[in-house]
Amino acid sequence: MQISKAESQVMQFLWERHPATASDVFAALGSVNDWSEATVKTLLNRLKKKGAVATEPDGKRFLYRPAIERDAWVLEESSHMLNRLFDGRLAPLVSHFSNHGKLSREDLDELRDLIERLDDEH
Amino acid sequence: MQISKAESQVMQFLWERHPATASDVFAALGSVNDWSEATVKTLLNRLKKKGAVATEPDGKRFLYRPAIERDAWVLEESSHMLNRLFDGRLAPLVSHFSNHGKLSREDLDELRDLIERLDDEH
DNA sequence: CATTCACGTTTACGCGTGTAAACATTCAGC
DNA sequence: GCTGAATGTTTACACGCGTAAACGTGAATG
Repeated sequence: MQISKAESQVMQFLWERHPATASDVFAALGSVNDWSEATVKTLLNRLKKKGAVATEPDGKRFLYRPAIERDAWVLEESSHMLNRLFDGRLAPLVSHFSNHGKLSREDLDELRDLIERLDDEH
Repeated sequence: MQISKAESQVMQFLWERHPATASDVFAALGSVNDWSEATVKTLLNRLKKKGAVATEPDGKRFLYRPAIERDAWVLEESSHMLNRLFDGRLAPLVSHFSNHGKLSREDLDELRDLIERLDDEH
């Protein structure tokens, strides 16, 4: 499933808050992205054509809701990046961030806890 | 610096092996990607225009070399992804992979070692 | 010298995307 | 029933990208 940058913002919104009308989407994203209503309509339509959102009539308008799982999309996107940049491995990514001072104490703590927990689950 | 997918393959090659001629690039990537020589020339030119590669005349042809750091590019790309998908935090990403069974024993070991090492450097 | 070869430069073209206007339809209120 | 507001549908257009052919030019070679 190919979802563009602008489209993905619409999806992000729908994943958090669905069903939603086109106006809802515009209300939430229009000012942030400086989109006109027309732009939002186009994005919703393209997503519909791609099968990424489903619509359900509600009186004279539509209710939109995601038709694909956020998790699946996130996994696909992040896997691509990981493969492309880090040979598909996580440790080099973490290491990279650390090397560039992008790993805060907090991140480190979080990661340590997580790893421990995962270790315990054997 | 905006580097497209096809262009990034050229960059990856140049980062590993520079300086290189257009023929070198074609020899290395042409068959893999099913690119014609013309395509390689276009990509190199666009990268040149973007300032991502530098050229140096060598007799009648050019030698190409990266003009940006691979590390910087990787950091930029991965940061974008992390921001977009995981609120900029690493732990959720690792957790996500784990939840989807994409975290091997090996990954886990690597990560644990890495975290320990980083912890020590406090 | 004239031709060809190797290489860089220019031009091309279809497709996805960002962005949006124009058009169509339908419901609601006068 | 007609008019206007709301909403979906169609059309538009410029730009980046994947892909590549055409063109220009200088060097090599017969």
